Amino acid sequence: MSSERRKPYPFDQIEPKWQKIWDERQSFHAPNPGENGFDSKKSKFYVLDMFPYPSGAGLHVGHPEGYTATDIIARYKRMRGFNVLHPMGWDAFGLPAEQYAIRSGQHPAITTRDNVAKFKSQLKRIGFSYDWQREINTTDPGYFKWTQWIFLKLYNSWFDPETNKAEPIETLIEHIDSNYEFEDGDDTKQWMIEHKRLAYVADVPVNWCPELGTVLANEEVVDGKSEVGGFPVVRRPMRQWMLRITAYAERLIDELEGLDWPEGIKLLQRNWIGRSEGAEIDFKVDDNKIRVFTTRPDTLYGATYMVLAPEHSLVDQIVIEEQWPAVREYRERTARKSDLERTELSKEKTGVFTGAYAINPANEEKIPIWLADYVLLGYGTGAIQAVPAHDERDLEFARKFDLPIRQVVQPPGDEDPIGFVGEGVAINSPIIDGLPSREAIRKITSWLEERGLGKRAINYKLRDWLFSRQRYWGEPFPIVWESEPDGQYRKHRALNENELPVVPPPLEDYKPTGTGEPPLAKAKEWIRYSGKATRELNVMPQWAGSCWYYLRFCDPQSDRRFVGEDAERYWAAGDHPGTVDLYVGGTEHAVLHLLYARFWHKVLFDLGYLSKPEPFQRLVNQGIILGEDGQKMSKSRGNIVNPDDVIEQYGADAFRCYEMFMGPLEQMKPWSMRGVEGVSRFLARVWRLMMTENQAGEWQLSPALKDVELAKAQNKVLHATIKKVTEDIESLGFNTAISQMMIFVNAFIPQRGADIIPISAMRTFLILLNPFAPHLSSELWEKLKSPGDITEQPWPPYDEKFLVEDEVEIVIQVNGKLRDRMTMSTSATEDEMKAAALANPKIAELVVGKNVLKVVVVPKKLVNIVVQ
RNA sequence: GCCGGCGUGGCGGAAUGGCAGACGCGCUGGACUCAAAAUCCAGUGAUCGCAAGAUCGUGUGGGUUCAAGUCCCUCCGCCGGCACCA
Repeated sequence: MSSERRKPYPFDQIEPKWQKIWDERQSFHAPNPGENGFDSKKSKFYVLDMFPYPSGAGLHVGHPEGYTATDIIARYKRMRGFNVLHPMGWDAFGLPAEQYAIRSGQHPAITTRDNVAKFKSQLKRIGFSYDWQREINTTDPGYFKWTQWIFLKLYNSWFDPETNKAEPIETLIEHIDSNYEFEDGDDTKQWMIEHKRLAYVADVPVNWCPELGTVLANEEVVDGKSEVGGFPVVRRPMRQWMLRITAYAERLIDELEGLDWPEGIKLLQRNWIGRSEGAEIDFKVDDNKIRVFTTRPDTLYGATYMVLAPEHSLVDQIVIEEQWPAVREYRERTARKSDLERTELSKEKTGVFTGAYAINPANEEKIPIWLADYVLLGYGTGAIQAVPAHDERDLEFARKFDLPIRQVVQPPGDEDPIGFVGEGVAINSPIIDGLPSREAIRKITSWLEERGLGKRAINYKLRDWLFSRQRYWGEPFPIVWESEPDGQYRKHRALNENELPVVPPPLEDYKPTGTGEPPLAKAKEWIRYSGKATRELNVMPQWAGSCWYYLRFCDPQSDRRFVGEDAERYWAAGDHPGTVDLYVGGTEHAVLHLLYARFWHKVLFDLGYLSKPEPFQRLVNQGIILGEDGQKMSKSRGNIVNPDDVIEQYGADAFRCYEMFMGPLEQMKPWSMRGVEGVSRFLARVWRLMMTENQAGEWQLSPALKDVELAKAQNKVLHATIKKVTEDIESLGFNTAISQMMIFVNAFIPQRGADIIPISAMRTFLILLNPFAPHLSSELWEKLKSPGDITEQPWPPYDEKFLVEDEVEIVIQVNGKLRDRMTMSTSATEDEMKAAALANPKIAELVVGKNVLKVVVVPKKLVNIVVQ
């Protein structure tokens, strides 16, 4: 007895056969302009997946969900006559390979190579129509050479607020030279330049993770713990590379407008960037000024005290002597707090009085200055005017420390004015009394501006991007540090473009040093660049490679440019701002990858290297696939579904179709093996529609197949199917497209063996099925001795005239309740329908003796009789 | 706390304001078979009824409409994001 379960159709032979053919023929290679086979009459379509990190665990069923969707689109668009760019690659720098190296001593490049090979064979087994000639790997020196090159562009650029775009650093130097004069030896000019570079070095309080031995970006810290591993993260000042993404805050918000992204994702980005409009106001403190930011300048008269962040730079100058011990103690205490503690303790306000007073510019009143860690140094000016009457946090603080509370806004209703934070009417505020909040804001801001006491200002939550990591497995920076003749002062300098790529050195020991010094410090030879210069030891974060990979796909082999000009212009073409036409991936990248990539893209666009201002025109998020138990798939729950097992048992086509049939692409949904079986049965029915098994158990063409005209009903189903499948692919409604194909097959299944199956309808159907089940449809196409390769067939058109009915069933309602149905000609007039409905005996019985108030007639659908 | 998304049979889900539950799974019965598997056919929201049929039914309560799963308001539940951002 064979342990092998009998296959419902021979997918185990068909699938490898066609995968080999596609490989040999390079069926899915998209030629670039200027390349052999390029057809300039074809429009382009760029459909992209979020490329995976090739982990050791291999592909899971979540990956192929989006990949199948894009593959269907790619295959469909090719049949529609587009030149389709559908590439795949590997985002292969990152922690797991390095951590594996630490444990095993195996070089991350080896691990990466093995994992890539595994992923690639798994993807090929599913029959995706990627153009494998365009495969890229972010850890390949031929790739990261250009990642480093882009870094040089960032380093050598600044953001000009006048033009609202990035420009080469030379224009800044010209600008400075024409406006200022400096003495010899004055490094103010250098300071001004360093202050504007899009890539710069700064001593910043960073998220330091002792366990991982590295700093992390804000985006990589979740609830005070590292996103990878969940280890505690503390604040610590360190010298780091930063990217000036904040310069683009406004454009990153505004230019979301022209993108076809889910509104939720746009909102997430907007909130992350966090734009607030308000005013900066100067408060006098003796000879100093302290500037605060507020969104509510109309509450200025209610400012009864002021709060500085404990780390604020003016603290040293204003604290009075008696308060120093308390202030010192408070600052030390807050400095020791981790992010986690700061948020956990957020319930309870803490603070300390400085002993100093500021002058409220509106009424010249003296107000006390406090320090408190509920004011953050990194946002606004690190100082606030506290208006306890109209701000929850200030109110809580004022109550705890017994500070005065003064109402200056009258709520519109009968709400409690103390603690009211909404808009109302200004009171107790001589300059703006009686004005609604909006107007009051405008008026007092002008008033402050006229007197040089403040100005309109916009603030963003977005911080500059912390771009260096103390790791091994990442792109080294193309930067060296030069020592001055005195051997002390050290200065960074960019390498020349022709010195790229900077390849990481081989290491024996990849472990983080734990001190914050990067592992590359151990490569004593490598770090020595010249007699007086050493290399930068940090590496770039994992996001770097994925910031521009979609551009490299346009021209992956170029060693002349990060992407050839012609290739970029061709693949970015179209009358919308985005480059990629359709981008499918998970929501987890809403504010990370998708924001970073937009930033880099805009810089490259500004510098004239790209033809479009945005990377991704249309974005679609696929939903998470849950385990059979409805829980998130995880090793510990033991509910992980392995694609290899599914394909082994049911075949790649069934796997693909099930992933699409489960439900709407964007929805979260649980896996079901029974469901796979159902889809597999459908595909087997397709097979048996055209193939029968002889007594020897061999499959042969069904004798029922005939070259005949379609019956009217058959033709109608065929055209309804073409229509539905076409529209559903366009709208990514893959589950309902498959439903319709099931309806088609059910309609053509021979009832008692004697029936005839029209070959022409089968051929058309196979084309529709091809994007979903490419192997099965290719095989049957060949078996039917159809001309050419199915992948080269044009997508079939449908004709509405076959869909019109002569007669339809009309529903009769009485007071909106279904009471009976009748069959009528589609040409029946409204009067005829009304008359027929009223003449219906069942209806007549219900209506008799009642008052007919109204009869609503919906042509070809229903008649509703409203009675009393 | 704030912001978003989602609540439809036993399950996954379908429905331009116009017949709720397409399609699939599961289940029940039947055909084929010595038997099973596979396959095919029929049925399958709930309640009442022998039946014809009736009543109820898209998380809750209300509203708009001739007509609401669909539009508006209230509340409840689940999922995701942000979280002292002045």
